[in-house]
Amino acid sequence: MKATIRDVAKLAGVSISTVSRVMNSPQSVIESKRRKVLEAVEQLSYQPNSFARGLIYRKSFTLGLLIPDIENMYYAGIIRGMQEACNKLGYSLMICNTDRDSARLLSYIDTFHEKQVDGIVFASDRMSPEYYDKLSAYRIPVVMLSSHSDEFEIPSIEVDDEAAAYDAVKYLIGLGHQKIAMMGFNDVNSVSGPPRLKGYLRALSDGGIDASSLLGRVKHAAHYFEHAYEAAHELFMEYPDTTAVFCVADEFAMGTISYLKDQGVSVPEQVSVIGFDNIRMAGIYIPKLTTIAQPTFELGYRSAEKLHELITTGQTEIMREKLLHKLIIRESAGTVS
Amino acid sequence: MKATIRDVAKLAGVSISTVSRVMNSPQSVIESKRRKVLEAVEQLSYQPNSFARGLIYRKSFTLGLLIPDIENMYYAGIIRGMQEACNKLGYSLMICNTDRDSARLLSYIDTFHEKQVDGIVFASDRMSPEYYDKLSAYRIPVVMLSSHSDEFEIPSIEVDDEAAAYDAVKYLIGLGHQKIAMMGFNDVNSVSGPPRLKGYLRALSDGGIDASSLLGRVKHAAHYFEHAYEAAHELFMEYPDTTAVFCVADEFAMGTISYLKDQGVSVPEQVSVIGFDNIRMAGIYIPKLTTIAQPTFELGYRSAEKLHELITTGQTEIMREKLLHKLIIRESAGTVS
DNA sequence: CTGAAAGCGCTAACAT
DNA sequence: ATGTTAGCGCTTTCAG
Repeated sequence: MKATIRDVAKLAGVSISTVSRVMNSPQSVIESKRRKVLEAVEQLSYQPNSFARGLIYRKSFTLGLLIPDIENMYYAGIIRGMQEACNKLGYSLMICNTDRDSARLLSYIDTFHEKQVDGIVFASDRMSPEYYDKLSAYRIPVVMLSSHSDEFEIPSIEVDDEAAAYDAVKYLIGLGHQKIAMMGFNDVNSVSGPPRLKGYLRALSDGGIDASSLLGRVKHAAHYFEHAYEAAHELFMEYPDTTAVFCVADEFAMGTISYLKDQGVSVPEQVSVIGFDNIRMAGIYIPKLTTIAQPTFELGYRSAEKLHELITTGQTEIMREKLLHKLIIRESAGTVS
Repeated sequence: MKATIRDVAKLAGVSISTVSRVMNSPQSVIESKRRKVLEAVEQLSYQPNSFARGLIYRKSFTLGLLIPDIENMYYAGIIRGMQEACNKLGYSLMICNTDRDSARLLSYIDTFHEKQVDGIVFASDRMSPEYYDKLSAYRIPVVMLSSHSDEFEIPSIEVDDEAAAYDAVKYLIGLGHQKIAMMGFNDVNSVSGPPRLKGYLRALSDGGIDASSLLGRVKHAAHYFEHAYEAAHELFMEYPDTTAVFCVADEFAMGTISYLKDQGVSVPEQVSVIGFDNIRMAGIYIPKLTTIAQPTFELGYRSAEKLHELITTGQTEIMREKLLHKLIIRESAGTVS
């Protein structure tokens, strides 16, 4: 049986209150007794029962993380960063993968409530009223990660998607490209979608390119390689003179490159492709991806810190926080031929 | 404030025991009262406090998962499978990423104990006496995943590494290769390492190849692409006549292919490369990887089921369970030129 | 500085 | 079928 505070008290020859004190404010107990207690603790491998503490403190010292797709490498960095911050702050982490299924997400919120997580970081999904209502009813502090909400007052942390897309496309233009296509998310609920499209368009205009003539080259795909492959097919069937494509995810860039390769067109010699996220695989792919890096580790880390701030103070200093992206130049984009 | 059982009881005009009953054995409460209670539950978004229940049941209905590296895509499938099983069985899941750091792992075991997880699946690492002692002292049920222990009596579930390696190398031999190298894990604690080497060696012998003459071609790398890239460099500097390499991880295969590509040698025309795991990226890489697939989802799923069995019955039917691997033929391996 | 006792929210006897 | 009550293990007044 797990040792309880009574076992320790008995073994140390003190009352349970004394044991409790050495666990929580050691200096309030006289040296001699404290030593005896500590010895007993050691001997019995005693750890306070977290259920009992939870009952009293009404806190679980656990944070919840909701991600849409664990197979997406983007979240690996997020998770590492968040776990690191949790370790530092004394929280445990409970990760739930929703597979972009809203029923599942809702049910995980129930679980989080039942397990009394102290707060939730809600990653990359759109905050629907349905989610929001539940979260509010349960009064669970939330911060949004790589996402934000225009409808609701929720602290968020993300990259500046518009600016990032702008930089990517500007880079392409600087390389001499004009017929620049884009591959965005085929997801009405995408929150990063619209700003990235906006950044693409603005870069085009700023570069003296008639954006409206390129609109047909904006294709969409559903998160995965295969869909990007097909979207690339569609794109190049319709617009074979495209010389560069801006992809809003590294996996889209891979799908596009793979399609091109199958068609015998070489990247970057004939067509340039730029990705987004800088997942670990981006530096491994052939050719290595030129891409916009997101600071995933920091994003995860900061989200936990921010949530902690929200939990402890009831508010956050900065409501909508932005972290810096960065253009990583590798091999998949080159000057126009 | 979160609603308690008393709030519900008051609102429904019954005693708290009645509320407790409708939560736990509804049919033991008369229809009319049950309805009233259910309504109150609904209205107050009542969920029983899991701390209070935990205190009574001495169970958290939470399972812990220890993985060495969340950046390794291999674990994405594992996690999905395990979470799926957890949902089915009524458990929550707490995932901890050790980054292959033993101090961290030890500390996560403490956390798991403190949070009173009902059991732990311990993935891919060697079970050191240090870990084992702690786990035993805490009396936490454990099953090992993609790993096993020869020293300790711990249920495990994994693929047959020896047979899988054998099949991979046999396939290469069938393609006409003779000078077959291997790239294994550079990790003294690797548990899948030795059996895979054994499978490689046995396939060679069975194929009429003098295995001992090939021993110098067995190189090692440390889990990541970059290290495999370097190991490939070493390999081909020493043995330029190598025509095929069996890699014990898809990422090693990618590193090898990348190195080869940088040297201007084409895969599979000049050199064949075969991977292991069949991570999602294997089908996306250029060329697409021929590899040994591990049923990661099932592995994760079964590990949770097995752990559940261990928790509830105190034992498992099969101590060491093996799941089937499968050769996936794609593009990275071809006939010898 | 230390011990006794109340009570966190719930379940499970035990009565009725 | 339902209410009353005694804890589960711990923290925290409150006395002393």
